[in-house]
Amino acid sequence: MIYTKTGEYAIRAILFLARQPKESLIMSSEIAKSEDIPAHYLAKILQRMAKYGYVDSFKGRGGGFKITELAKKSSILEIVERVEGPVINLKCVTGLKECSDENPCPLHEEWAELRNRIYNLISSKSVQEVAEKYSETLRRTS
Amino acid sequence: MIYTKTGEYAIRAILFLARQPKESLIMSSEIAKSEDIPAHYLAKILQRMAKYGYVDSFKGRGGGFKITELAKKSSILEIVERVEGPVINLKCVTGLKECSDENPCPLHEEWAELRNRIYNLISSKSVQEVAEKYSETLRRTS
DNA sequence: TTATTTTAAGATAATTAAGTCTCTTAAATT
DNA sequence: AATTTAAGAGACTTAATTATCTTAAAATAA
Repeated sequence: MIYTKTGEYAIRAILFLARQPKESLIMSSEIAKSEDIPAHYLAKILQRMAKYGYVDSFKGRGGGFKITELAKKSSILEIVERVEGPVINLKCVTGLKECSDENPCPLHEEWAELRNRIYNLISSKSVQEVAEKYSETLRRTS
Repeated sequence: MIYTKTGEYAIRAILFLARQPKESLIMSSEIAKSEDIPAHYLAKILQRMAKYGYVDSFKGRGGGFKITELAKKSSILEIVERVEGPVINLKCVTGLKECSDENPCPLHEEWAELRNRIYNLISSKSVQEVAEKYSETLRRTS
């Protein structure tokens, strides 16, 4: 995985919420169960995502979480970076200290291209697009 | 980075040794200083690499480490996997639980291609090749 | 030869950060 | 008032990383 578990859980949760019928509220525990995520840890992540405006939260009976328009329009990369802190670390594969554009290690160029493509892959589609396509697949195969 | 610090340090150390004049012995502390790696941790990694036959070690005054033929012929991937344990984990970028070849998430195909290219990048060249090209670059730019 | 120094090997402890769980509080519903 | 669900604080666990200290082996000096 390119990001940490925290980021992975955040994405799983947000994609799960994105697949739910509009306006329905889902409890943290329900998401945890469906997506197989430690319940308490997920609660903490959802809490943070609520602060960032990626989910709306409602307390009390019948309460739970739902995805916001902001999150639907955001990319996977944006959400992960917000939740997980700084940035996904994709420095050079040789790890060489001096490796840079002026002083490239032998794998520098090829790696730079791949790194860009990875960034593209997770930043060029919105959460909503990804979720919709995924729902289609699930419908087709089940 | 795709692997952990342990793997990164191992590669940095082995590429450093690969750039030294043939048969010269380099002390652990010297590598640590040059490559800016915590000395004691590096010592432990070198110890492990000695077991795997990637470096030869010599105790006492004038002692140190040198790279073996095995390591020169090995790929970066091989060495990292040996030192770091299991495998570099590059599972799907959506992290979706059910994502598989039969039941692919929307980014599955593209990601699979990138993942393969990453594997290729770090497994198709030998340590020696990488080290030689790097030495050339250093010569040219310094 | 014997003692001393040097360097790696090895065991173990300390540190740090991520991940996980427990418990209390606040808000909404019944 | 009682129940339900999220918010929040805090403690615990685990794994990676880093440091400390002792032992073993080789070289040098006495």
